[in-house]
Parts: sequence; structure tokens; C-alpha cells
Amino acid sequence: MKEGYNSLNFIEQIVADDLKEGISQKSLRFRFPPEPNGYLHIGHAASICLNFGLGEDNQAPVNLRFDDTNPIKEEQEFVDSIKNDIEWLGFKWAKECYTSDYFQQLYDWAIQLIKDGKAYVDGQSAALMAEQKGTPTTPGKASPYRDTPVEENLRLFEEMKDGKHAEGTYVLRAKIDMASPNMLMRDPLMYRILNKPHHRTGSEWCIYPMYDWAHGQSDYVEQVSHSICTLEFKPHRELYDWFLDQIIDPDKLRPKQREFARRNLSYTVMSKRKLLELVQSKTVAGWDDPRMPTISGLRRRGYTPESIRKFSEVSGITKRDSVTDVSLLEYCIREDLNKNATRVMGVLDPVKLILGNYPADKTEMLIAENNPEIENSGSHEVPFSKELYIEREDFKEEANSKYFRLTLGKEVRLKNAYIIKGESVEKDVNGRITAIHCSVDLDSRSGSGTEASMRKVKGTLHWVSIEHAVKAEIREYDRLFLDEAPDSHEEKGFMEFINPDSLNIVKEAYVEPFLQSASIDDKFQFQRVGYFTLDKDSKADHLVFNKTVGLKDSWAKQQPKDNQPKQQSNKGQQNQPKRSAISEIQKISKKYTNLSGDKLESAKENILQLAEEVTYEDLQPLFNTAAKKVGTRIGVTLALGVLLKKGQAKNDEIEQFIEAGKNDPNELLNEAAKMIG
RNA sequence: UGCCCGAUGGUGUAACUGGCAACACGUCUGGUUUUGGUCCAGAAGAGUCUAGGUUCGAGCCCUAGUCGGGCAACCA
Repeated sequence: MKEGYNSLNFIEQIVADDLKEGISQKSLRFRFPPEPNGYLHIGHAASICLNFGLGEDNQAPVNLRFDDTNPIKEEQEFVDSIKNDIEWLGFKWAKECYTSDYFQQLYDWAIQLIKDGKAYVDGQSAALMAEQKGTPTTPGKASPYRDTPVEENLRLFEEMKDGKHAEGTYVLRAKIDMASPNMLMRDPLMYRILNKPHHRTGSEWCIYPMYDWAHGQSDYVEQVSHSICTLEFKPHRELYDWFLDQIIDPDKLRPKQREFARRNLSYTVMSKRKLLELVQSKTVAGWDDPRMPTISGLRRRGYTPESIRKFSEVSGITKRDSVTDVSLLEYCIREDLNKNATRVMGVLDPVKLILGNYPADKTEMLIAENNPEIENSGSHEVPFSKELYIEREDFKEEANSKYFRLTLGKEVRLKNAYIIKGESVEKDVNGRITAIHCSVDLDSRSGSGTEASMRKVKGTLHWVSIEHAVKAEIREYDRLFLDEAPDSHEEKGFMEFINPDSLNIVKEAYVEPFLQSASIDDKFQFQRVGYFTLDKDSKADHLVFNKTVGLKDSWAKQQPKDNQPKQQSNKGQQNQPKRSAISEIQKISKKYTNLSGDKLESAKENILQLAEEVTYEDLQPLFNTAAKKVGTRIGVTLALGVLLKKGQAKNDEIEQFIEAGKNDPNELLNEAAKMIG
């Protein structure tokens, strides 16, 4: 169990309640039911973590069930990727199931429904049937096929199965209620004819069950106790239950569908259809492009399973739709990588640095700690020599005292090496710096223990030795979309918000030689820059690193930024009109009698201040406030006092209101009324 | 216009099921630091969509409204 009983999410609560009400722990069973028509994304991770988490917390099995009822969209590639992603996340399913395993059972049950007069074959066109369905506000009309005799239905259905009819000619429908306010109950389709081979059943079937007819029955076959899905299936629950009613054996466990809100992430899209569009339009390089919110994309980007699970955990499960800010995801990966990534040095935008008083032919091997967060993480060697690369932005010819980096005449520390001082610069004809000349304090080597090495200097720079550096390609990623919620706009399609600069490739970065031996899945922190991981495109003679996420950068925040797409939007408040002074007063007053001490005083202050902006017309309607609402009456009294002071003449209404206040049993009101009357 | 969900700081979630709103992210201070990272200390920020009602007491219950989302695929 997680944290006792205190902080269960509402789904966990439902399970806990069911347990309390008698269903045995042994009969708990869950499932994760993806359709193999795309890659899993971070939104699915929520469902995976929820279902498998429920399994772990209750020692209950969790099945992986591929909901493969539509051969037109589904492929083996997706089955493989889904299994791969779930395993990578660290979850183990009890059984690998397929809805297609139950095609025969589903067919037999369908026959039974026909025999019971609960299903019929319809031979009308899709358009006609849609028309007969009616609208949410007007009832539908019965199909002329609705009362076909059972034998005829049986014969037609068998012919459908035997491939005697073309696609689109016939369907099997449940006979429920064409006038139901729930459109899904207006004789929904159970089967359609599809002459398409299935990735598992081949051409054995040419009729395929619809989602509603298959899902609940599959849960039932597997004896899943809690069938958890996303909110858009809520209206399907009625149908889910209706179908179950037709086939259920009362001695067996009856699955229960419950729904939670799907998770959205800011600055991306989260539907398989839209992700597919990004892939097919070549906007991204594939499903595992590091900019994609897919599990495989995040993995390639350098995210860890732990970080994704952590993200799911802190995001929570509810029924309200929301957009979680990417900063939360980034926090989760930084937290993990800070603890686990090996510290190295790499220069992305190099400028040459020459140490005037360092011997030209000398190479020293200096010691670099692997990870300061881990006690015995060990160290590795970094070669040091006369000519180095440092980051171009780490030098300014002159700068104010806020700039801790290298300037002419100022000292900085080279990480794990020496303290140096800027002496002069070389520039090309365009004024661009081509080399920086420094002097080095040869006594100041890190770890040497000398007095000079202990000196405190404000700045520390990362560097690589030019002679020893390894050239590498670095891929930096920015958000894929410029809009916080790109698919929430009615007039514009999400593709219009694509960020043209979401990928930045640095062809000539230089990294320390230690990285030559990096392998896929290794996680590094390029010190002062960010977290990086080796990309699968990397070769021994051509290293490619993906930037997972930058380090938090409080220096960048101080800098004036020109074209930052990020704008703190106040979306949440746009729905609410700005509150008027009077309603503000009402709000504060409401709680007035619950307050005491400082809080009471400040509430009073606030009311008096707000009252300055209130007119008599605002206040007058509130004289009628129920006697019980003492707080509001006090607030009104205080505000009235301000008005009177400002010259408002007393009238009968006012007199009456004050009088009533004076006679009120509540002391605070009493006092207030006496003050002004 | 029918039915179904939902509404708590900028964001995401809590609130022991009715007892004066908590946690995390983010933001801002300050300290430590051979990473302007980490870590540590602290601060600001909502009175719980609105209006009624029930109650000694409501973010939690009831009613009405407002706003947001979903539902009429031979998709899942």
C-alpha cells in the first residue's frame, strides 16, 4: 500500500472502498488496454502507472491487452513498440492478451443476443442509419430492419461472417433504445464487415467487433475487476453495462468501468492522430524523435523511466481536464539526472584560449570528480594543455561586477584546473574574437593543496584541451510548439503553431576524450550546460549527443531576453471577469466571523479600503442580506460607514439597516453598527 | 436545445470525508559552493466560479446559475 489511507486518488479510493465492501483482494485484477495503432506517449504513462501501480499496491495481476479490433489501423510494429515501452518503464504484465483472442467467444455471444431478440442485422447505408439516429435533442427512428425475424438475422449474420457480403453492406446492431438521451444507446453497431487481413488472425475473420461490444466482454473474459479508462468513455459506461447484462453469469466477477481525465502537457499535442500527422508530414524525424512526447521520444532525448514515473506520481489522477506545465516534467528529469549523471566537460560554442605562461609541449592529466552528489562515484582524468577551448559566452572584454566569468584583467577558475587571468584578445577583421590570451597561476592547480589553489575566485569555467578534444555533434531541442495548448484553438490547426526552431544542431562541439567511450543510455552532465545522452545515430568516429534538458540557469534569467516565446499567460483568469470592489467585500465578509486577531484586523482594513470604491447603488441591495449572514452584514455595515463619512445622506433604508445591526445578537455586528449610527 | 463530466494560488494536486486551505513545480530573497547546478534558510501568491440554502460551523452537503470539456465514426 502507498501512503495509508490519507492521500489516495479517487480511483485508488474506489478500489479501497470495494475492498472494504467485500470484494476479496484476490479477485482484484487490472489491465492496460492500448490499441496498437501508434506509439505510447507521456499521457499513456499516466494510465500505465495508474493501472500497474494499482496492481503493485494490491498484489494484483495487471494484464496487457491489445485492443485490436480494427485491422485497418493496427500493426505489429505498434504492438512491439508498446511492449518495449512498458518494459522500459519498468512494469511487468501478468498476461499478454489480445481482444482478437476472443473473436470466437464474441461471435458466439453475438449469436446469443440475436436469438434473444437483442440484436439484428441492418442492411442500410451508414448515412441512412446516421440520419435515423436523430440528434441529442430529438429521438431517433427505428430501422426497417429492426424487427427482422430471428432466423433471418441468424442467416444474414452467418453470411456476413462467411464473407458472402461486401464491406459496408451489412452490420450487426444491438437492439436497445432509439430514443435514449444517450446517443450511444440508439442501437449501436456491434459488427462491421472488413475485408482486411488482421495482424494476428490473418484472414480468418471478415467481420470485426466494435469497441463497445468488445471491450467490456474482454474485461469480463479476463475477469478484470476495475476497467479504468479516460473520461471520454464515460457515456459508454451505460452501454458497457448493458452489454455485460446480456451475457453475464452472476456467479462470476462483474467488471466495473471507471474514468479519469487524460493528461495534457503544455507546448505539445497528445493524441495519436496528431502525433501520426507530425510523423507523416515529416515535421519530426519519426515516432522517437526526441521532440516527441512519446515514451520512445523521451527515452531517446535522455529521459529515464524513473523520471517519467515520478512525473506521473506528482501529476496525480483526477476528473478535471488540465494542462500540466512541462516545467514539472523537466524538474523530474533534472532531479534524477542530478543524482545520477556523470559530470564531464564539453564546449558547444568554442573560442580559443591560450595560456601564455604554460609550457607549449606539456600535457597534464587532471582529476575530475564523476559526481559530487555521490560519495564514492570515483573520478576520471582530463588532459590539460596550453591551448584550450572555452565557451564563447564565457568571455567579455569588459563587464560589470555581476558578470562572474572571464574578462580582461579578472581571474576565474578553470574547473578542475588552474586559476587564470584575462590578458588580451585577438580579433578578425570583423571584430570577432579569435583568441583570448591569459596568464595562468601555476601554483593554483585544483587539489594540489597549495595556498594558491585554495583562493576563492568568483567564476568557474568549463573547458577542453584543443589538442585532446573530441569533436561531437550536439542536438539541442526546444519545445515543438510555440503555443501552450496548440490543439485548443478553434480557428487554427495545431500545425500552425509549430516552432521552426525546435531543433538546433551544433556540428562542431568539442568534448573531453573521456566521452569517446560513451554508450547509448549513458547519462552525462556537461557541467554548467545541461544533461546529455548519446544518440542512436552516434558512431565511433562521429559522436552525437542529445541535450535532454538544460541546467537551471539563474544567470540567463537576469539577462534581457529579446525573442523568448515564453509568456506567462494568465489563462485561468480570463474566464472570470475582474472582481468589483463590492463583490470583493462580500467575499471577505463572508468569513469575517470566523476570523480573529491579526486576520480580523486585516480583513477589516481591506473592507474599509475597498469601500472607498463602492457606491450606494452597489451597497443598497445588500441591506436585505439574510439576518443569518452576519459576516456579510458586518462588511456592508463597515462599507456603509465609509460612505456616510464621505457625505452619503442617511435615509430610511440606511436607518433600518443600522438599527437592525444594533439589535443583532452578534457582538461584532453590534459594535460596527454602533460605530456608524 | 437533450444527456454526462468538471471548477481550489501562475501550474499540477491535497485537505483525515463538515472544523478557520496543505504539498510540489514555478517565482522572488538570502546563505553555502571549484558547476550562476545541487543543497540549505526564508518570502510572496488562492479564502476554494457566482448566488442562495442546510448547519454552531461549508472547499466538502442541497438548489439555481456561470464558465469549461465531452457525446450524434461501419475509430478506440
